Amino acid sequence: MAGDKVATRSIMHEAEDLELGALGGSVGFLVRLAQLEIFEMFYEAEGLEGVRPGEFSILYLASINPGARQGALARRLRIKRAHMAKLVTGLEARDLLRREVPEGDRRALRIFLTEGGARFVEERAPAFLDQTRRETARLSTDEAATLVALLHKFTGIRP
Amino acid sequence: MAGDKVATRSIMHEAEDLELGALGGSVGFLVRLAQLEIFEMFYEAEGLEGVRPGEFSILYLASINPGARQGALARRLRIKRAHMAKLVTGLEARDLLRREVPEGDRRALRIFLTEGGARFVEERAPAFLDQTRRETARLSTDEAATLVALLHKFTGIRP
DNA sequence: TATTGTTATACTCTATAACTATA
DNA sequence: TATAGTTATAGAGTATAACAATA
Repeated sequence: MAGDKVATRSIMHEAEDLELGALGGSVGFLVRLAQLEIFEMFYEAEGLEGVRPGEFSILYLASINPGARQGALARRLRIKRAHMAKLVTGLEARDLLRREVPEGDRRALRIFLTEGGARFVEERAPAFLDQTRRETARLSTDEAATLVALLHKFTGIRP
Repeated sequence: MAGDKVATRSIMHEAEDLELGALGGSVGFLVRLAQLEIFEMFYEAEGLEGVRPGEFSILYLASINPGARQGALARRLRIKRAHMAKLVTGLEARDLLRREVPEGDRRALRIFLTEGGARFVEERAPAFLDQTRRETARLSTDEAATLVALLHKFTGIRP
């Protein structure tokens, strides 16, 4: 029994002891690890059941930018048009948003949350904000702010 | 012509002008953007053709940890066992690595690069190191070091 | 000609569960 | 019983190209 446990430990230890080399300095590798952890946290979060990160980001962005074009949302979120079409179709089928052809350009679609969609976002917004806080639980307030600022600079987005 | 261009600009502008709200402070969102950009850079990199990031990370880790167990590599890279089996099978079929059943535990497999695999990694190592540098091109040396340190702390890994 | 959104297809990564062989 | 690795299946995310309608 004790022997088995030690053996297990030593194997786990072996995995942790593997040298990372230059991989430990690779933002790409570290960012992948970070994303795995964040997704796990998102799916385990209280109050964010029934919605995936990508879907929530669309609904949230639509809630603070009512009437934004589908393509504009896609570009801001860096979701490809083709993928966006599928996601939005799904959200429309769930009655969380509706689409409206604007007068000026009949190719385009403007996105509005339905009443249910607005309620959906409102109800989950606190859990989402809590999630953004829990993401940085291992960091101090200053460190968290620095990380966010560096990621802004890294990705080149306007916050 | 000039009118078209202005119209296009104004649409692009519209996309960039959408409010991000709390999404702009979400490490999850920012990390996703960062990963999209890094993958793009990896696939466009000179000298990294014919290998994907995940595959290269396995070969690289195997090169500096000869004889590591398949499961130990998987845990260190946070790749699930099932996925690892498929990836390693593919790399073995390409003659980049070989597997050896160790004496002590006949369930396990130890991974060694083949001569071709070692050459493969050696040839691409400079491009990979260059890639890790280019990833942080928008940041100063200090900022890049801070970002890496914060991501280490964030992910809780031992560098 | 260019743009908006759609459809279809494919590939990668991930997750799960059931399986074998070993321990 | 638990572990190492495999197989099979499914689901998300992404990428591309071809398409219709509109500009």
